[in-house]
Amino acid sequence: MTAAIDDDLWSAIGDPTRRRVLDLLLAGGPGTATALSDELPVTRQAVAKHLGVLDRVGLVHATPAGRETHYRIDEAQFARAVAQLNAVGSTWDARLRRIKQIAEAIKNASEEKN
Amino acid sequence: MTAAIDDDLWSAIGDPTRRRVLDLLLAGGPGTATALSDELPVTRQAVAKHLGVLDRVGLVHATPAGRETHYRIDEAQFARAVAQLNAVGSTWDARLRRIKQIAEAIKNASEEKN
DNA sequence: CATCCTGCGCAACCGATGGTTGCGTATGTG
DNA sequence: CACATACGCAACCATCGGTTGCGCAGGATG
Repeated sequence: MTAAIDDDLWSAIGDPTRRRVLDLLLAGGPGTATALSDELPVTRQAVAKHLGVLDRVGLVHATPAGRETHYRIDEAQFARAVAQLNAVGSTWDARLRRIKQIAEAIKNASEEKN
Repeated sequence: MTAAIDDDLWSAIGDPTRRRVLDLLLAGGPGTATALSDELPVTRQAVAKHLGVLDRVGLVHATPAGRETHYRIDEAQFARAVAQLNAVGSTWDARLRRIKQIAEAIKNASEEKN
């Protein structure tokens, strides 16, 4: 089984800037688009686009408040994303271990032949 | 701490096709570029480019053999990537739990006020 | 040896995307 | 009212994943 993960979710958290946006939201609670851009090396516009993407996959939720727009993490969806991350991680972990075992076996066999 | 992960490594495994290439290499041992493209919905050229990227970050190693070029996984580097994956996963896991705790606390406090 | 086939690399091109700048607009604040 | 600020929209650019179309080198086969 090829670990049928949700490519949309994955690619949402695949972008480094987006990961940092999520980090900031996780660390400092909800924030406006411009506030977040202050702490990032990119423009407000870029952050806004990223928030749009994150909103579209449901990782984040927008709340208009006067002339500002607050964003907060959707914990449930975020938990799902983290779960997929961990799933891939452990799958690859397992395969790595198996490969190492096989490599060992081959090595031993060839040493016996010598 | 913003989980200073290696963006190059991450974005290398961030691409879905690249993840599948790695999956194939993990499952079937080393393979040529064209053989891999047979099992993927993309062209040999695309696979070749991906293998180039993976090679550049050291996740994969090329071995010319006659008119073919075999690619095999670099287990050490791959292990590092997996480790980073898991690290981010558990970091986010921890933050999620903390946020949920805080949310609970706030909820309780507001209920006391009512 | 001549020929053919196959696996690869290089180059041009295309669409999506992360990023920028610039502008218009709406909401607060002196 | 006038000014500042937070936002959205649009145009534009570079990069990247992907394709097609070559040309070339390395083996098989007559």
